[in-house]
Amino acid sequence: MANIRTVSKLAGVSVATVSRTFSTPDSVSENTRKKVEKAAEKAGYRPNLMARNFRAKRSFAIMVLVPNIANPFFSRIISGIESEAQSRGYSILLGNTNGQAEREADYANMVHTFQADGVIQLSASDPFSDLPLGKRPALVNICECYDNPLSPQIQLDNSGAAAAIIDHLLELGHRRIGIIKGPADSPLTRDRLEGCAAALKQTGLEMSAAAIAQGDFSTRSGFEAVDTLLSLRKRPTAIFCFNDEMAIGAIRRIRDLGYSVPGDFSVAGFDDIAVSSFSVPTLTTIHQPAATFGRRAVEVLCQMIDAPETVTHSQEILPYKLITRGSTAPPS
Amino acid sequence: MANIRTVSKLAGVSVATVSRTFSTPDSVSENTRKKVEKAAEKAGYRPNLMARNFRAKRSFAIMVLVPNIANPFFSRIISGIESEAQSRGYSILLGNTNGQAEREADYANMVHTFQADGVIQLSASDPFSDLPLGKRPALVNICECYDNPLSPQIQLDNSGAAAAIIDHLLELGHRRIGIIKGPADSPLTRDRLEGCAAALKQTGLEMSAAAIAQGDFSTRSGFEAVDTLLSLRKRPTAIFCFNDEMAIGAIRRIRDLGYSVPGDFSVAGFDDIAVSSFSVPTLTTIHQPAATFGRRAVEVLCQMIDAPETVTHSQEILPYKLITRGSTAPPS
DNA sequence: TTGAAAGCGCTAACAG
DNA sequence: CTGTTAGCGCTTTCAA
Repeated sequence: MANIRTVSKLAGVSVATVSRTFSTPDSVSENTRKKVEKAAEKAGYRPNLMARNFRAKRSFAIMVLVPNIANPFFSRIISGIESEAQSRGYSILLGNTNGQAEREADYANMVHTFQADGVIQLSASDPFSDLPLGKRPALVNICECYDNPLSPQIQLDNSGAAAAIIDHLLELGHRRIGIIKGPADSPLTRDRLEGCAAALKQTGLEMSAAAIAQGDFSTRSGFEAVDTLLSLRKRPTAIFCFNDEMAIGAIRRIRDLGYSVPGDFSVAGFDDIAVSSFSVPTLTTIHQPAATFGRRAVEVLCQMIDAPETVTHSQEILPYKLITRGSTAPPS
Repeated sequence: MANIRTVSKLAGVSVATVSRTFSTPDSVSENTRKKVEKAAEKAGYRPNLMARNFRAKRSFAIMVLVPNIANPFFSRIISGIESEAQSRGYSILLGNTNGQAEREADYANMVHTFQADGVIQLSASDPFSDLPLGKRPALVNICECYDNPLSPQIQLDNSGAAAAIIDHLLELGHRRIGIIKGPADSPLTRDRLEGCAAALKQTGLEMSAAAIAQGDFSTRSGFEAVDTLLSLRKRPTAIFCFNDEMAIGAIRRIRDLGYSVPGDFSVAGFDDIAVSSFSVPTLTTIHQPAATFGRRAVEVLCQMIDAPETVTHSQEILPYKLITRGSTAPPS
């Protein structure tokens, strides 16, 4: 493989000049530059970026930790991350964690071995929680965040968004609302539940007016949770699922049981994944600015990498949008 | 940052011994090893893998080129790639190409700059087509392949799978079948069309019995293509879409027009993405072994990287499975 | 504007 | 089993 020395010999200049020709072309005379470029061309020279990065102690790679890349909401975020990173000269290392702390830690450690310059974490945990404040690598948490963060976080107003869904259902006239929530220990679940409670209270209803079933964000868990909700003596007339996939699972189950949506039960989701505007019925949901999440995460992370001192561990809140579609209607 | 020299001093041994302790622990006496490990621990030493890889001229990274990471079929494949790569000590670099040849080339070139050891390409193009046979980096094409490949390919029996769908529709009694195909220039589209033609012929029907509309694998394109098919004087009674997302778009449009699926029109898809078993109606489709695609791609690629001479540019065909669900039924 | 030379952190002969 | 040393390909002083 042609290296900088091959080129320097071919061009009759020093290796330093070859290096300059590619990194700071202006510091080289037009004449020499041409000579070097020609030689490089002839030799089929490609700079060894591993060597360059090694020397610069920078990998120009960003590690992205995602619980489940097959989740369409996450993959939209990753699209946003990828495109912003690419335009800044960073490459994306993908780490599918399946929510396992061990894999998370393994991947996050790639920062310590200089394989990545920073980490974007898509779930609510801090892989560097054991490190003292001054020694924490660049990290940004997005989407699912947690209390007392030591790194910047970018998230939705989950409480407000959940309240918006509940308000919508209340306005339609629903008074018994079922909820299929996410993992119980997640701050995201907690925030959305808070929003639900607040919205109910404002209409003079107690949270106990809501029947809550457990889900895990998988379509199947939405499917199964419906049985729990429909077996209550006071059946809900509307069901709010904490993501669209569970909503799709719920709708499937409701239909399998011989009921219709929204005729017999209204169903609302969260995220506004692509299929939600085409599903049968189309899904009332909360739109999250997925690409923006990704883009901002990269912006903030790059700032942490380039100028750590300028970064405060900020909390950013991105706006949601209530999208009302065919899956919600007044109770029959 | 602690390096190998810091540790060597702290432990009172040479740098070589420290290196050995971590790369070939057996070649070091138990005693020294303990000493070194303690020193490393104390110094907070982490081997600089950038330096190690640089020296080994290997990045232990695999570049994955994907047209659109938001496509759920692709993200399932990537899951498979990721998990196999991880277990082999490789990391995954993600390149979203949007089908643009330029981005494809940019990302693929990271092999030349030593940022990746090989490329897995999820669409039908060869980013190294301009390179002479001996100089081609490790590359594996999966899912969408092409003729006269210079690198290994792993794909489905697209022709057979398409034929299986057509057979299924014919058996149900459909005689006028509409097709929403993929991009016209894609070998994948061509292969599936061939399968359709073969299946029709076997029942004594000409391919002209099939009305073909253009799609691009997006849900919206399936939605729009329905108008083309339903405006024909001889309307099809069944529609075969070349992926599930177009099928979902098609079903949406058919219902918007006041018809039912499968009552008025049967619809079949391709891929068996997660939502297809929950959609309304559930989708008849072809199951592709997505995770296996990913796993095999990594296996073959690693073989190319480790022992290029043992690899023939093989063509592997993975098995499909016809999944009949609620979206297809006899014509009314 | 250019060249000589040191060195990033690591591994691998080679010698002992 | 352990140490010395050269060198991977590149950038960057420092001098000329």
